[in-house]
Amino acid sequence: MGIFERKEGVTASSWIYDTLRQDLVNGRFTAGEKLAISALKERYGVGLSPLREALNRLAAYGLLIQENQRGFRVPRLARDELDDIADMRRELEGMALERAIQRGDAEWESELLAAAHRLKRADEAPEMEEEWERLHMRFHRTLVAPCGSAWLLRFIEQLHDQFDRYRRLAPGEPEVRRVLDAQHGELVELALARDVKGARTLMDDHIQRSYEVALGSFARELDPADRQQAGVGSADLLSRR
Amino acid sequence: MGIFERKEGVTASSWIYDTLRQDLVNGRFTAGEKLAISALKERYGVGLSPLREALNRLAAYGLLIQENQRGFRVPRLARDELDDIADMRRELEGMALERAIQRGDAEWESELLAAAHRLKRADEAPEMEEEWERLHMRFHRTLVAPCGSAWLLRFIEQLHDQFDRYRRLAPGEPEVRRVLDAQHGELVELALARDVKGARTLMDDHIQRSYEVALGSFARELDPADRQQAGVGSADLLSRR
DNA sequence: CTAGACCAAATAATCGATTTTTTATCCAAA
DNA sequence: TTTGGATAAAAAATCGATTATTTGGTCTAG
Repeated sequence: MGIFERKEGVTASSWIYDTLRQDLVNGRFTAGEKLAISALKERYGVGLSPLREALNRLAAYGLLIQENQRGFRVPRLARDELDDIADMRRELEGMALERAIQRGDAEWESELLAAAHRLKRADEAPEMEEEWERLHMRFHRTLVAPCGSAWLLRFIEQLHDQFDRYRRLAPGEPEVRRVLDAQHGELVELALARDVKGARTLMDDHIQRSYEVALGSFARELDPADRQQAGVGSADLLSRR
Repeated sequence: MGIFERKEGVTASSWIYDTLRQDLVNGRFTAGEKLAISALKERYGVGLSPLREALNRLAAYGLLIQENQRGFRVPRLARDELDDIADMRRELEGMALERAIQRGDAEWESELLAAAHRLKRADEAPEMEEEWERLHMRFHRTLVAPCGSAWLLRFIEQLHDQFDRYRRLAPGEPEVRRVLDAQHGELVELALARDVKGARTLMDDHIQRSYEVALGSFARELDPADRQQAGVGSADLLSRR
């Protein structure tokens, strides 16, 4: 009846970009690994040109490191960098949240409640991990959406992807997780109550706790052989080539 | 006598990326313009593959807009966006400056003095426009360099490029310019005196004045024909296709 | 032995041609 | 005049092959 929705023109390049982005964020590649382009070509069944275009984009975005004449590498995980990322998340998401609370309208309130509700449902269904991740991202996005700055939102998104590289690798901590889940609801309450100060404080705490979970990505068991090497902390294991 | 410095491996892709980036920031393309890829190929004498890779990177960086199946466009200039960019510059550079002042060491003080001095020399030589731009960028980079956050620096750099698209297009205002030049020296003094508060205030003012200059990019003369079209403000002229 | 020079294999980068999709043009019907 | 549709031209995206550079191994001179 209506207009035929044209199937969105997904180019090979944009498809492989999205796919690789997800796989990178979800830790499907080893940190520090050098990407063998021809292997990727096989693995994903795409041509060289679209693949290289996607890799270039990912490098500009910060999910890959590009070195002239020697291809692309997955960035190492380093505690320093995680500290930086978490710190910036606190600063930027805090700023965005304050602004969003000051500027968000009634429509925002509705969407926020909806997003929080969907997320809560997913909290209780531990089998749908991927779905939860989607909804979680979407909740945080909705929370800060009306901050009024496209650039701020862009930076926050980028930091989220970076942060998740660590968080997704860390072992789950059910008790912290329960607290974090509860905080989502509290954030909504404070936002609806237009409690700028309180919301920001809670957001700080929320990110701090997430950060502590993400730190777990460095807590790898060392096998006896590794233990003997003096001075090799667990963090080094992940950041070494 | 020492080791032979290997000439840095500049690929065609990275060369055309740098070149296009500069040309975009310097306003050598019309805002809103659609880039004809084959024309660029001619103009810069590079092949399709490296060119497309560069365009993809620039799009991820925010200096181009990529639309599936219909190539690349130069982003329009819009007053809203300039407001956003300037606002974020104030927030992020302010933050970075505070941290830099708290963390910068003696070596930083020296480099800062040096950078400011070089810039001052260039202030007085109005013929070397390009050189001044380089030194100006470098001064601001040096100022915030020891802030301790690689991500913050990255975002600031990106915002600078965006901001300069507008500023470079705006007509020069010698009187404001004199004030801005003087502020560079004052920023150094406050930084060396470790006056966090004062430095931040001055930085806010510095960016505010630069913003007001950049606003001039919208102050185009309208010719009589255009004037008759009701409701067409000067800003629209730049943001229209 | 070890540092350096040389070569061969592997990999990255680039080119030229082909395929796919969009955009522009023209014509007929309402 | 418009509107819709077919078609030609233009442009974007992709492919397959070629070229350039790096990497890893081997040999030789010191």
